[in-house]
Order: sequence, then C-alpha cells, then structure tokens
Amino acid sequence: MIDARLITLRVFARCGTIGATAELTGYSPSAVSAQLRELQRMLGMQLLTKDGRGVRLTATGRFLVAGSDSLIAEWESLRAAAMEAGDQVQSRFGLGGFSTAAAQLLAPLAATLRSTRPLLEVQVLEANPARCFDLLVAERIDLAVIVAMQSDTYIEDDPRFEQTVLLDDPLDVIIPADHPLASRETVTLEELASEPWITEAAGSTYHALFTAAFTAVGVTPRIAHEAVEWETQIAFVGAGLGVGLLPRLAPLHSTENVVRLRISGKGRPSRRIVAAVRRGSIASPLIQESLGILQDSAHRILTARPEDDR
Amino acid sequence: MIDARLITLRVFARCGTIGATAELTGYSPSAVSAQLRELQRMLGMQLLTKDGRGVRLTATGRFLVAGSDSLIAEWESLRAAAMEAGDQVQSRFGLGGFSTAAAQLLAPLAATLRSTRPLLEVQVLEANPARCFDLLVAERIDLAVIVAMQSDTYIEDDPRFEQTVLLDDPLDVIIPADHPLASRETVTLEELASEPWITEAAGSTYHALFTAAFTAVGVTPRIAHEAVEWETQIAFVGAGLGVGLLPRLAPLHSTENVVRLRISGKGRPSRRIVAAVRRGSIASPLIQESLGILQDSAHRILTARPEDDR
DNA sequence: GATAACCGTGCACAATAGGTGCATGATTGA
DNA sequence: TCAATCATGCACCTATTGTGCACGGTTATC
Repeated sequence: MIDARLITLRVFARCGTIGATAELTGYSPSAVSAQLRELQRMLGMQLLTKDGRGVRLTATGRFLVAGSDSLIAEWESLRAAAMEAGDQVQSRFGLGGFSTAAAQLLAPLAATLRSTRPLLEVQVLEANPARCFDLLVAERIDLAVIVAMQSDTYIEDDPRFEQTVLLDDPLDVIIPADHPLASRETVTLEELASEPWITEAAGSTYHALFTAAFTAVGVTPRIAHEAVEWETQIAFVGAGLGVGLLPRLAPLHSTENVVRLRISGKGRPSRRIVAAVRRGSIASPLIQESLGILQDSAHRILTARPEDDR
Repeated sequence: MIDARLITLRVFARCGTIGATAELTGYSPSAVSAQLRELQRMLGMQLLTKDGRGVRLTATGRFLVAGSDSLIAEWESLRAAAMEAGDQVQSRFGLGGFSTAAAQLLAPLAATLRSTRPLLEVQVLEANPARCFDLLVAERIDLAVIVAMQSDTYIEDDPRFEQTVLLDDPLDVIIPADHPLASRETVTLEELASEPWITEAAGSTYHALFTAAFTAVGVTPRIAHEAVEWETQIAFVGAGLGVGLLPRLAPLHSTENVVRLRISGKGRPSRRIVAAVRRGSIASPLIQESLGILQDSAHRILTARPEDDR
C-alpha cells in the first residue's frame, strides 16, 4: 500500500548499499537504482549522494526514512484493524526464523496454519535474526521468531517492530560421558572453572552470552577451542577436547558420547526467544492467531521441563 | 506514495459511483473498476458490494476509508517536513478554485509562483467548491481557493482538510441607476424591504445566504426573479426588474446602468473565502509560500476598501 | 603504483502491470 | 416496455518496470 519505492529506500537505509538492498528485496541492483532515482524524481527531493564507490542517504533521505516508520506502523495498524473489523482473510503470510530452536516453534505454527487456513499461502524463510529484521522491513516476511542473546541490547523500543517474548531457553553444560561429573544432574559453573571450554569465536553473540555467564559468577573460563555449529561443539566435547554450553532446545542425540547437565547456582545463562512483527500489525487476526499458537508451543515446551527451570 | 488504488477508493467513497470516480480521477470507468478489484485482491478484503445497478462500500471498506484519513495526513505531513528540512523544490502544483472571486486570488498566485519558481509546473483547475474538495482528495490539486457561504456548516474539523480564512467578501446591493436611492452611498436592507428581489433558485447556497441576511434583520423579501449567473442578475437589475445582492469582488462594469450600494446597519451578509489544503500538507514550503501570497492579495483587497467594511 | 575487486549506473531488451474503448448484462425509472 | 444508468469483462495497446550486461569510478592489495 505504501509505495514499494519507499520500502526499498527503507531497506537501503538499513543496509547501506544498492547491492545488498537488491539481494534483500529480491530485485536486481539496476532495478533498485532505478527505483530510488524515480522516487527522488517523483518527490522532487534529493535522497542519495555519491559517497566513494557507493551512495549514502542525504539528510533529507534520513529524515524521510525516520519519519516513514510511523507511517508504515499506521498502515499496518489500519490494515490489521480492517481485517479484524471485517473478519477478512489474508492470502499470503511470510515467516522467518533461525536455528533449530526457532524451527521447533515455526514448524508447528506453519502446520497449524495450513490446516486452520487452507487458503493461506505460508512461506517460511530461514534467516538469522539480523536478516529477519531486514526481511520484516522489506516486507518479505510478516512474522519472525528469533533467538536473542540475553546480553543483547534489547530493541523493544525500535519504532519499526513489536516483540513478544515466547520463552527463555536456558543453556546447559555438556561434558564427555566419561567425565567425573557425568553422573551429576546439575553442576555450577564454578565447578567447571578449570575445564577447557569450547565456544564460538569472540565477537559472536553467543560468545558474548558465554562470557557474560562466567563474569556473573566471577570465573574466567579457559577457552580451548572454537566451534560455530552446535554439532561441531558437541563432537569436540564427545572427543574429550573440553566442555561447552548447549541451549536446552538444541537436540543432543544419545549416540554422541556426551551428557547434558543443568546449571545450578546463580548466573544461569539463557537465550531469549521472541516473536517480532512490524509495528502496528500485531492487531491483525492472523498475527494474533499465530502468536497464540507460538505461545502454546512455548508453554508446552516449558511444562515439559523441571519446575525450577521454567 | 500512498498507493493510487487507495486514493481511488477514497474518491469512490466520496462520490459513490464508479463513473463519477473515473471522471474525477481522470481514469476510465473500466480502470477504476479494475483498480478497486485489484485493491481488494491484494488486501484480501471485500470492500465493495453490488447494490442495485451500482456498487457500494462494505463495512470494511468504510472502515478502511475512514482510517486512511490519518494515514494520508501523516504522509502529507512527512513530505512537507522533508521538503522543508531539505530545502527541496516541488515540480508540480495543482490549484483549484471557482468564481471570479477565487480567480482574483488565484491569478496573482499563479503568476507569482511562475516567476519565483520557474521550474514549477503550475496547473489551475476551475471547479466549484464541492468539486475542489473532491479534487483535493483525488490529489489532482494541492490547494483550493473556495467561496464558502457564511451560512454553510463550516467543515473545519474534516480530518482530510485544513482551511485558512483569506477574507470575508461582503455583499452589496445593486439597484437600477434611476432608482430613487441610487445617489446614496449606503442603504439598509429594511429600506429595500418592499422592492422586488432577484436571487438564485431556492436550494442554492447563495439563496440560503440571501434569506439568512434578511431573516437577520426581520424582513421577508419578495423574490420576483431568479438568476444563476451574476451577469444575468446584473442585467435583470439594469433592466429595472428589481434589485439584488452582489459580492464586492464580483466586477460591475459602469456600462451596466446599475449602481452598487454598500449595506449599512446590522445583518451585513458576506461570503467567506478560504484556502483549503490536504491535512498535513500545510507545513510544505510551497503551500506556506502560496498561503502567504494569497494573504497578501487578500490584504491588498481589504485595504482598498472603506475602513468599516474590512 | 599497477591491478584486482567492488559498487553503482546506463542501455538494450523483455515482461507485465495497467490503461482505453466497446460491448454486454443487470437494474431502475419513465 | 423501453430507455437510461451503471458496472464489468474482453481485446488490444501502451508504458512502466524489470533483467542482464557492460562500463566508469573508487578503494584496497600487493
């Protein structure tokens, strides 16, 4: 409803280059370039300036993008209200998410929607959290389930999105099956202070969460190895290279020669799983129904856990 | 910026038929029909229903149109702010107006803009007040100078428009040059109570103003003849058929065998001349400049009048 | 300081959204 | 019953808007 060119401009404002904007919106770079040129012509405003080998927004451009936040939100809100008032049905619905955790929530959501709303075209895109937000802005998806590290600066106040906490996913410790502590049910991080740790490379959000968990209990872990995928980390642990942290929702197959222990004591780290939508759209019947389904799934996951871990 | 189809829907909401919408927007009826069909498809909402040989808005449609008022206003406001912030120039500017009174204000405005902003394409459309509002909604024009009868219910609170009073245009009495009172400078309506009057047909806004003026002084005029155009009315008066009321801004050529007298006493009727713009757009530099020019013109007209008539 | 990589843009061409005009069907009023 | 009014479908056409590729300018690397 809002001109596609303005949406493109907003995406450009997020990623800064024409090429990335093209990739994100699904257009070719030439098309993005032409769209932005046309937008400037029709508004009679100069929105972009050459900057080195790229382009950047002018002050007017930034102003327009900033101001368009509330415009988009108002449209989403109006559409949601009209859908609700008229008991109308949406035809396309895009979902975004990342990691097995998100998949565990998105899969039942998509399945349920497919049965309750047979006419609805549901599309699921796998993308990391940052890209999910980009895809929301680009209107490629309408709802995203993302895994936010607890230490992240929480962007609840972003004028473009509204977020709903679904559940907190605690991190467990994984140690080799032949480790002296392997028969325990719970451990404290202090007890594992001298172990060689396996984590992700510094700079990743998981790494930030990792260190935050240890600083909370006043311990400095010795980082022995680095792994990106949970699977890799589990394999390292199974090979006796060290110990690591693993989110509760990440599956651990019994064949792995690795045991999972809950963390007791203070400083129990967790990831926060939230649903994000474009601001204003949260009143839409479809979004409401989806959030309900997601929260049911989250509740089912929570009730399957030991009481003190919820 | 807001999708043209929504604008079309809004125009339809005002005039009720596809044909009228087509005429007002400049499209063909088929195009309007197709646009509205496409709009419903893309929103997944049923906005129209068959109603006899025409169509009418559904509840959802009315809801959407009502809610879109603030959306349009916010966009206009954003565009205006961006134009001002970036010191940018607009390329097209549509003006609307009706009657010689409006023309006297619009002509100098268009002329001034043409010299101060040579790149600006100024288009002037002559249209009666109701149509001017329609044209504003349809985004065919950006500013309208309209003549509102004082008795009209004043639509200042319409969420779609913002209005600025330019000046009040008093009505004078015109009488034949050989009338006994012709040498006077001013008359009261009471003095002319027994004269045969010429006015417009009952039901017109001018007729409403006419009767309001007389009821204010407790006189019931005898309506002898009816005329639509001022020119016709002047000719009738010149022919000695009766007397009439004529706005100060309506030109009276000396060859007409008619004299113009100001009305003294209470109940001096007048028309109100106002400038109307889409809500939100009033902050735009171009609108601001235009309103300034219009007010200058109005001021010049006022200062040319006797003091007690301003 | 040459060269490669990157980024945006212009151009030829293609697809398709979106327009017009006319014919048709449905409904209402004379 | 007939004419007038209104919306819509269809055939056709236009022009907007997309793609793919080549090119020029800028930055980073060796």
